[in-house]
Amino acid sequence: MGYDHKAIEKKWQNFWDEDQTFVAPDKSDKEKFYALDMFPYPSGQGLHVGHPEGYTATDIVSRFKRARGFNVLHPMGWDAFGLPAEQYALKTGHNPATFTDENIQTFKNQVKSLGFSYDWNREIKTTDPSYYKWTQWIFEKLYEMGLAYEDEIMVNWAPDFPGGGLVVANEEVINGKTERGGYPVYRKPMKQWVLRITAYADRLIDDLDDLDWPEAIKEQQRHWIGRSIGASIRFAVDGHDGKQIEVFSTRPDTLFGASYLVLSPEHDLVDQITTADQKAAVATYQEEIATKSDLERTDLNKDKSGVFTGAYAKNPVNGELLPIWIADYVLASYGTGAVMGVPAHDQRDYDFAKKFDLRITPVIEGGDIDKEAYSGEGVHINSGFVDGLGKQEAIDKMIAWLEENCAGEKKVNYRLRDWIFSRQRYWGEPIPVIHWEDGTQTLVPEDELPLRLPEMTEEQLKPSGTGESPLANAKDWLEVTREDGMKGRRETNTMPQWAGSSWYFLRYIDAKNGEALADPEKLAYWKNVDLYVGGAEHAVLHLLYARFWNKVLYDLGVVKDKEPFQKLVNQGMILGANHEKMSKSKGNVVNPDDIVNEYGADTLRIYEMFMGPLTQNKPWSEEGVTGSRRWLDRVWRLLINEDGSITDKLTDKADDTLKKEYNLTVKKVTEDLENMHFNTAISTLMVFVNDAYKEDKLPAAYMEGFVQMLAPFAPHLAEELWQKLTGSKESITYVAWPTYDEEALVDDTKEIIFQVNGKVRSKQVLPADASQDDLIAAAKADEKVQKNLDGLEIKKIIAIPGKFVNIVAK
RNA sequence: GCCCUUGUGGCGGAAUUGGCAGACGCGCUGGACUCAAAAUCCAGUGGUGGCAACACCGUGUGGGUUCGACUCCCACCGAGGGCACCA
Repeated sequence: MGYDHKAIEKKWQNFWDEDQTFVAPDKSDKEKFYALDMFPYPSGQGLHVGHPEGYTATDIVSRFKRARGFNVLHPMGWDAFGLPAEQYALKTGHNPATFTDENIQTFKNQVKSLGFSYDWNREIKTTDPSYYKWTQWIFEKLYEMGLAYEDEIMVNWAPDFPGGGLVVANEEVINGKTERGGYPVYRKPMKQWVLRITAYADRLIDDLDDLDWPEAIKEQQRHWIGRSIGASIRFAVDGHDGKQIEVFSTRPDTLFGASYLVLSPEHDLVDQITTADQKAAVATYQEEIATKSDLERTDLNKDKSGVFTGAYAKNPVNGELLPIWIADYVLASYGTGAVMGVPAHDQRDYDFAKKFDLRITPVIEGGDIDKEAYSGEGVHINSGFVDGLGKQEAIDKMIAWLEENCAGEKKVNYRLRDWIFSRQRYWGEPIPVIHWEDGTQTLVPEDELPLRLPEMTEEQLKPSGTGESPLANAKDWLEVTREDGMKGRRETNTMPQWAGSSWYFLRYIDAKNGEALADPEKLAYWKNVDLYVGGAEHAVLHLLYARFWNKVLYDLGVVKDKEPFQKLVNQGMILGANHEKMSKSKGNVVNPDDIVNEYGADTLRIYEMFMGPLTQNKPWSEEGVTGSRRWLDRVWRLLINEDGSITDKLTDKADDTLKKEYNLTVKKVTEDLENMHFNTAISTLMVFVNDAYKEDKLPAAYMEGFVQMLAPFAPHLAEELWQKLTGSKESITYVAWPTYDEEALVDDTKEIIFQVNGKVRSKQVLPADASQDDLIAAAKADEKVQKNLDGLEIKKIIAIPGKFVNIVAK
């Protein structure tokens, strides 16, 4: 009877369910550990081999931590709102809720078949009204704090998006197209709900420093927030009393070198200041720009363009009149939508000035302005009171001057925009706001939450045609009347998918609480997430939004940690056997169900962890899978006879058999687990099994320790072997992790390497405590070393006890 | 263009602080078992030359530091990801 993965995996999955092995108590003297996976969107396609990679990693860590005496919170749930369900519903006439729940069931069965140690009592789904009640509650808090507001703003409008168009956030626009579906995006003013994430910009940047996250992700977030420090400078418009143009500049010290101003074509002042004879040219240019997509304005447009408005502004520092231009290289959405042109020291300004023959005055020494702009360091010239100063001194002095003369001040500017929070969709959390006929608006009272989505017929789900969400079709739900007879209309926009995923990690802490988002005592015990594993594709969107909401909840006193995820690890992608991203069209997709069926969950887990470092992309290999299975078979046969009995090689006698090998294995596997180096941990276990195969007798204690170390990786097999080996009726889960004896690792002798001129020429086994002189003497006496030294004169000898001797000779 | 990551046998990958490059697995080769095959067990396996001892070459390329470099420094090339007229 060989290793029967089907019987064993079923047996232990049932055992864990009935035994409630992985239920995490909310009160415990043990130290807590919170290991979290990014919860999946339960798509109709089911699980992909990429999913179990991260899940296996957190599962291994969770099981390891349990054995090390931690109380481990390891939950799973479903990010279940989202467009595919709504689109599917539209196509088939099915209710998105029913369809979503079916998908969740499929996902759950698949996830369970892999033997992950989740505490299923804490399962959540974002589409559950008892969950989104609290998503709506957080929105109401944001509203009360002035962090949620409605604004007529330039939005990214994707009119071709299936279902009648969609507004998307800046973060969801990639190269002028929607992140999902790739529909073209146009700038259009529309009324939208917006969250004031920019109010948290500084904290979102500064608090990154203390997080144990991959540097690349931190960099991406810093760059996304894009903090730059400079000054606001105000230029009076000549001949227009009181009208000012405000520009932002990181180099206010170059103000003496300004030779023109540029407004973005969409800037409010353009129409007011343009002179009569320039009106036509300006209007033509504006029209031209308005029809251009972002893509055309950036990627495709390498040539500077612009039009003079006919107006002039006064340079506050020297009274010079500077022509005011408009140009598309100045973006309305960044800074104040206006810049001062300092062509001598900014390449973009330089290109513009060259093209339109504008003055180029150097104000910093260095470079050659006949060729290009000079942005290097240098002493200021032609700059009045900052002449002779270096960069920082000049900046400080200029800002002081601007502040004294009311012409500007120090300013911090961000690339980050506020978060557009409304979606013209049915399948999302309703925004709990009522618009009354007198023009006022109120929140849905807290005790009436959750504001549930109405049941919709197939007909109602179709686009409203107005760009509004299909909820506008649900008349009964839409229209409300107050006690005083005032009529109102509910907000028809819903929240984006990011809403539910911005706080789900907190709900796991107290998943069924009807009175609060989570119980304060439980929040205080579990605190933030110790380990968060997921794909790098969430580097800015999800991780930035979740950090923002966590900080808001921190300010409200709900959570005690200012950051939600202490350690973040991005798993790499699992590529197809051809080293390309798995996709249906390439025909290289592997379904985890097939692997579990044929080889077992333990094999899949071992293989995915053995493929290479967790964080790197790795190609799938069918041969690799069979290799992993073969190894598990080999482990089984080491301990179990053909008839299912335990091998009689086992012995309780304590001699030195495998002593050193075992202790080394415990040390290395333990260290590797702490560092999440799963591939090398498995190879260490393989080496131990290879060593064990060479022995006639197997010390029982070592074999038990080995099975314990195998348990996080291949839990079903390990449980079965543990039961056979020890007769225990308990799960191996909470058996204390094996320890090693440092003394067993100490050798009496060491193999010493002898080098001549850095090349290994010989080796000798010497006493471990041999001194430097002993080593040198042994090296000099070595036959091969002597041969290689023949005819040479020894110049220098480097010897490190316990390691090597290098003789340098000429 | 800028930022981040990365480059090691036929393949996936290992190598603690600068100290034996290639652990472990796959594949391949040979042996044992078998009537035979599969499975399993054992052994070998970076390249070139040599019967061999051994020698030389070898971690993307070129240089540098060092007794010694996959590891540190400089320049370049390739791959992956992110951002892109950000004032």
